[in-house]
Amino acid sequence: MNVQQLLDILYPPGGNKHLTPDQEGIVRHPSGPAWVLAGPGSGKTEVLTVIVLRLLYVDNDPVQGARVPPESIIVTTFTEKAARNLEDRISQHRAKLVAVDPSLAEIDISKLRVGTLHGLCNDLLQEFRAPNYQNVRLMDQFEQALFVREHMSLIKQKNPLAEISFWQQFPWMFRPQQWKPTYTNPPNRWNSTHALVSILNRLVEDRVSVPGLRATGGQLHVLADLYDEYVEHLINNYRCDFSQLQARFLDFLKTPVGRAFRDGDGTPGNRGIEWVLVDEYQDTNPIQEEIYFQLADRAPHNLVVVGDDDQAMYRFRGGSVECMVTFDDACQAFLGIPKTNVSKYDLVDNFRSHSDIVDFFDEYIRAFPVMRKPGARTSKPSITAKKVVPHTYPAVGTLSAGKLDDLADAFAQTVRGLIDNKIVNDPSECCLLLKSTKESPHNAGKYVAALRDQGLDVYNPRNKAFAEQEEVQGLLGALLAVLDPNRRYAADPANANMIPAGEQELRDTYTRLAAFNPDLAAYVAKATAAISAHPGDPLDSNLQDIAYYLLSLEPFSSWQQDPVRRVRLAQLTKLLEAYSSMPVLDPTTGKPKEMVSKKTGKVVGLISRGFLRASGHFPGEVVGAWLGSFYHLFLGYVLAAGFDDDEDDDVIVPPGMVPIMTMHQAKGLEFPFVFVGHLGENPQVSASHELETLFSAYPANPARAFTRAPADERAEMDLIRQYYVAYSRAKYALILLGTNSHFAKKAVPLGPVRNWVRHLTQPL
DNA sequence: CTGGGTGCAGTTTTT
DNA sequence: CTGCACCCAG
Repeated sequence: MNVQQLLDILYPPGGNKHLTPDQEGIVRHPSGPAWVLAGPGSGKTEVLTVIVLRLLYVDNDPVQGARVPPESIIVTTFTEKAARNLEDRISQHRAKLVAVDPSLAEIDISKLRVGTLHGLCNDLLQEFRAPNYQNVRLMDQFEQALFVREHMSLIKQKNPLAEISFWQQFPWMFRPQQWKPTYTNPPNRWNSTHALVSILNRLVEDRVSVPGLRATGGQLHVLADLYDEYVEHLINNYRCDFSQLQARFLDFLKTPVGRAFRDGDGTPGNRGIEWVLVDEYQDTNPIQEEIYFQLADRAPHNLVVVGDDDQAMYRFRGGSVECMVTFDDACQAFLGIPKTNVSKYDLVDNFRSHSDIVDFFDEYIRAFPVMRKPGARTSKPSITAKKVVPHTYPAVGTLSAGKLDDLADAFAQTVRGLIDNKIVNDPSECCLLLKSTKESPHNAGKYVAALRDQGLDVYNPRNKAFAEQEEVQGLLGALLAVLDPNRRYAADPANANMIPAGEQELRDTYTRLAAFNPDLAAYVAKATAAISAHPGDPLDSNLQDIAYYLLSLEPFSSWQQDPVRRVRLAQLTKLLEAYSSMPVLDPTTGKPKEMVSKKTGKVVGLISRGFLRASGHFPGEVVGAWLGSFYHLFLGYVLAAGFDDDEDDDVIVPPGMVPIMTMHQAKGLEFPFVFVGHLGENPQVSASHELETLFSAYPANPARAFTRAPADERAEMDLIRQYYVAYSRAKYALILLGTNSHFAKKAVPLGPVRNWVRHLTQPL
């Protein structure tokens, strides 16, 4: 099969779907690095899919004479969702090919290595039994915070002077109301934990030279020591975090086993990695860049990167748009390929949006002087609208009001009008994009209220109200009723600083539920009696056992049938599981405590936080030290952290409801009508920008030291890109929601609004 | 429509 | 503490 035959099967001639010449050019990329710059709505995922199919099935074409085995192809994307989407597309296209030529079914596409980079690292380290990844528990962000809180000397040793000196080096890690360098006290435990976690992660993601930090001396020497201490704790406790996972994978690639995986052994059955395809490359960071270049180290270096530098929005996670913008330099630095020999492809035809919308967001991103500075964007032509829209009408408009309340009302009336006049078929076709979707007065609160006043349902899945939900409070309250009955421990003034605000509310919720659910009340009473009966003894059940039992009782058992409550209860179970698994340290040795069998005297395992013992002093309670940690570490975190709801995997937007999303959540999605609020924003330099600036002086790989723009310029570019993503989601209409003062001051989101943008004086 | 004073609320996100 | 939203005076 040659490329043309492949395309003819996937896109039958005369049909309505086909690739553009630009897209086809990428599919025919012969070999070597490919730098694909793909604007919004340009079909980049489709192109990536077709390249994979070409590699798998084409065996008779000038660009490819033989098929590439599936296990020699790596495809990575940024999120799990995107990875599933890609896999689906590949198998859909494959089905068309197999229908024409059943012999192609022999090629086993389940051997393709498709996934997120993190998933790939994890799988490969396990598959090859890498010595630094044996029996290791991969921690999520919550576990990592608990781990740092419990293990790192800076946090657990009470040495205020040393702490203050350390944090004075990184004052911007804290918001002004959290801590300032002039204070005589160090920042509070959780704030310093989170700050330290961010720095430790960033150190790895940014590929910082730890010896370089150490050599600089001062607090950076202290930081280098903290990093080594952290790595040692991880190894001693058989743990790994998401950043270290990548570092360990990079180490693995340099071992003989890793080399054999990458380069193969010359036999037909083991050809090593021959193609590496990366989607969403604009969100790649320096350590990921190095991994990709390591994977593609063998000539002819078949590394295809696809992305849009204008849609980079993951700086907080280490994402460095510089990796995408200077991909040609990277090819020179890592592979020795002259930068002019790197194949560059542009995809600038937009098939998503009305031409007014395309013109608007293309003008928008070009209008800012910072975006025209060298290194801000890759050079690419303007985005061109290719979508055919049946009617001519102005598609970009503004809706304004004197104050936010009135604006929210005008927005809700507009949506109502679109539905009543059958301009949209369903409320879910109108999406509101905001910076934050918290239901507070400054954020989504007023919009939600206004939509409800119009009788419209709102879909706002991630409004950070996790700890306020009835099912979450009820389960936590029931646990407290078992572990600290009558609230004896929590009410003791001696323990006051361990008890988070909101603890009483959990108990009240439980009490209310227990009044109507006799089985629940009976279980709690029975548990208390059992704990009273054996003071000082270990309990038969651990923390998770108790939680699972509670979940089997009413009202929790019925709530498991409710899709929304079920997801939240599952999330809470996951948090409890993470907490339960945390090893308990022996205060004298600093090593994890061992569980010794009473019968044999042998060590049977490590004691973890989930392990419970009845108090000897206060019958009916669990031991005080455990309760203290549970209140302070677990509840304190859960109540303060404001977790998002986990998004349901399959349902993007349920029909019948108006979705409210953050601009980040909307990335990769599209909606017929898009409303964008929060138009008064100004750029703010964040901890991410400051850390980047600091660390850019200590590159582990000097050949890839980025020259970063000043922090304030990076902050401005980030904000511009965020609104660019928001504006480019709209298919048929884009409506900017602002107060009169927003439009008067022309903040970043409205900087270049053109005269031709229609102002809506009344709801549509 | 603009400028100043007062009052209140208080990021985004993924592996 | 900052900075946005709002209100009122000019």
